[in-house]
Amino acid sequence: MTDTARKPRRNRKAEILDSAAQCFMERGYHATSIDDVAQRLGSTKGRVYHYYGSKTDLFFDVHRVGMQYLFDALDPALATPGNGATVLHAMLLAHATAMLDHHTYESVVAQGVQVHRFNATTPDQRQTMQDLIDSRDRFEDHFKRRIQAGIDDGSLHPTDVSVTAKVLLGGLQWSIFWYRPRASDTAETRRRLARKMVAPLMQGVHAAP
Amino acid sequence: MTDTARKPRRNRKAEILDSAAQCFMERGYHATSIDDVAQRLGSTKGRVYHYYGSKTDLFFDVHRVGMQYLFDALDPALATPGNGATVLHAMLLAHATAMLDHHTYESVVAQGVQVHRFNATTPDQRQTMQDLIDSRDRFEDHFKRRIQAGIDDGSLHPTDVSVTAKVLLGGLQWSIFWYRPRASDTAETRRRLARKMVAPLMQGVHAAP
DNA sequence: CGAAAAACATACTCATCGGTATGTTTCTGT
DNA sequence: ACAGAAACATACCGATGAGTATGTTTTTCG
Repeated sequence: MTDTARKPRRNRKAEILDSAAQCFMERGYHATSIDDVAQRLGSTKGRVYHYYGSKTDLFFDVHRVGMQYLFDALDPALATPGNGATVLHAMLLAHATAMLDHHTYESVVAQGVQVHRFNATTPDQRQTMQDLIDSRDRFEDHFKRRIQAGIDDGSLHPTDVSVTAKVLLGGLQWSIFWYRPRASDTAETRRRLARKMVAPLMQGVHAAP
Repeated sequence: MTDTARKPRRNRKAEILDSAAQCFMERGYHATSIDDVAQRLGSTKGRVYHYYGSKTDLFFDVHRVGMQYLFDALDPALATPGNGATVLHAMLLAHATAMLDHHTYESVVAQGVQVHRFNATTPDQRQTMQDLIDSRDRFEDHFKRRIQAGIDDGSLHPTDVSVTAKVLLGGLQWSIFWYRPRASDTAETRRRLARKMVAPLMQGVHAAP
């Protein structure tokens, strides 16, 4: 009769996290109340505060998991064999796919730590905040390094590395504003869309003369 | 003695608008209080509410002016002579420049009408909201049409027009997250940065074989 | 000048929301 | 079975902030 133990035990925190990510995406951090997050779970405040000490902690955890998704997707691409262009292409494709697959969490990541710049956070939260900022920087650095490597080996056009990295990533990350998953969406359809997104960035729109 | 009339009369609304745009950019719409907007002007609530009926109206007006800046910059580019690629390049450059020049207002535009989706707005505000949404759509349509024209005349690579437009615009608009004007910035330095942003989008990063 | 209107400032109201304190139920280990 | 802890629900507190009502000053105009 272990069947009566309906509720999965360890997933409760993840449920709260998912609910929070959904709410933060739809209404934004400040417009979301803890009651909103609880109500989406068919629950009340008590449950949320049993697992998370504050709204800030909840946001930071969504942000942290969102960044983890991005790194998890990027890591295999970093190990792709080939020249700079080949690796960069794999990285962009992996990133685009991750943005679509986890667009709820990534929407929250985009809101960023900036929403807490003016909050009087605890030292502990300040540390978490700094970790998240560092995490973002390290992510972008992966792209900058690979772009530079591609320019050096002649497989990429010489450009301003920093600006190019921001523009490329921005082009993919902007999808949080227009992509809304449909019921018919599958991992494969998202992957196809990701390829359409990456194509103009790699080859450019301008047809070579 | 018209000199005693120190205060410019018609600029008061614009001052409030500028202050609101700054606050909305820095802290976000919901985290900004009307007192914040007033305090930045060395003033109080009374002044703001004398010119604007509600916080929502204030936000919508910032959004409206922000879109106007974008259209004003885009219009001349639309009239550029040349093939699809030439026109698109001019459009992207104009847009990138406008994003940097008015990055305060455009940051607010990016927050979008979405922040009011859950507000019980008045019919009047609902109309304004719809106008802003339409305005955004028309803006993107300009790019989609020009990209299609470029593909038709062979000057642009064939791609998914809708996705490409969103990716290109996203690459430029993402600058609201990383661009912060320096005291040494001039119209010329911003223009140079805009060119660096547009270059990888037009020619692509991948060096042609 | 003088009266009306515009342009504010000040002082309130009231709803919302983060957080807490305190119950009540459910599980867990012995 | 039963103590204790975990997992919640409920009721409350205090601060914040949008909006308003009512002053007070300044400008405008006849």
